[in-house]
Amino acid sequence: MVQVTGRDEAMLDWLRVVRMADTEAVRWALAGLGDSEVPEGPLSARMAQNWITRMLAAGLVGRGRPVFQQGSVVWPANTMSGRVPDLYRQTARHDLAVATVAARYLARGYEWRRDRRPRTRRDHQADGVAIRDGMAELVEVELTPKTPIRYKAIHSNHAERLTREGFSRVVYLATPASARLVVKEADRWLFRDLRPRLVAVPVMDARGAWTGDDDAAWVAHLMAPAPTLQGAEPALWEVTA
DNA sequence: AAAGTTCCTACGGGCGACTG
DNA sequence: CAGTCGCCCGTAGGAACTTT
Repeated sequence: MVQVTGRDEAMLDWLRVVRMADTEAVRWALAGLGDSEVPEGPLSARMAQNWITRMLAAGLVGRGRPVFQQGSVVWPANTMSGRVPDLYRQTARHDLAVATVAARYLARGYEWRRDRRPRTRRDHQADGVAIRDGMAELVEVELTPKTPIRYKAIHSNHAERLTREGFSRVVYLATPASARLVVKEADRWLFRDLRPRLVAVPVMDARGAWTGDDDAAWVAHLMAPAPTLQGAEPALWEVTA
């Protein structure tokens, strides 16, 4: 019989939020959800592998190996809503990238949640919400640049959520090309008081892997003091389920 | 003792280089 | 042209060793 610890539960909660993850993400999540407050790095691949096989034996996760990436993918064996996630869908690569990002936030002492569903036709759902010290930032993972026109709507939605919903910042973890475009369009569409609160950091590659090319910039961003929030409706983001 | 790491072997897919 | 050889990666898992 497999003993399920508190960290295992936290891991499974995280896995339910991100829906699927590769072993790299599992390594970081294990570190982030472990005892040490801010771990220096991920746990070894061996530990991730052990965790996966333990959970597999307990019937708590499923595992598969999509072709597009050389590596295996785990998902919660939840059964409730979804069975096996479609690893061959167009969005699978993006979902795995989000899991990678989420795991790294966990390792920085953040909590990771799904953004609330869009409320209106115009509304935009971010890839995740990272929370620490009572502050929440919207996180977007961008592997392919969108057509420039779309950023007008998305960025103005971000602006609204920064001012009305109490989010401290919007962070894009992106490929270099995507980051450039995001920044360019942010310069166009965000007012100058809001503009510094949107950051795009080029740390991803097109396959969804964390390159860490600008890891230092990301860490610096996380460490930077958050802007003071005025007129924010506190904790609107807390009611996301 | 449990958690974690490092080292080892084996296995398989992708891919470029080479070969008949 | 097809076939295959070696190499690279990343998984799977055993085992020994270190850390907490």
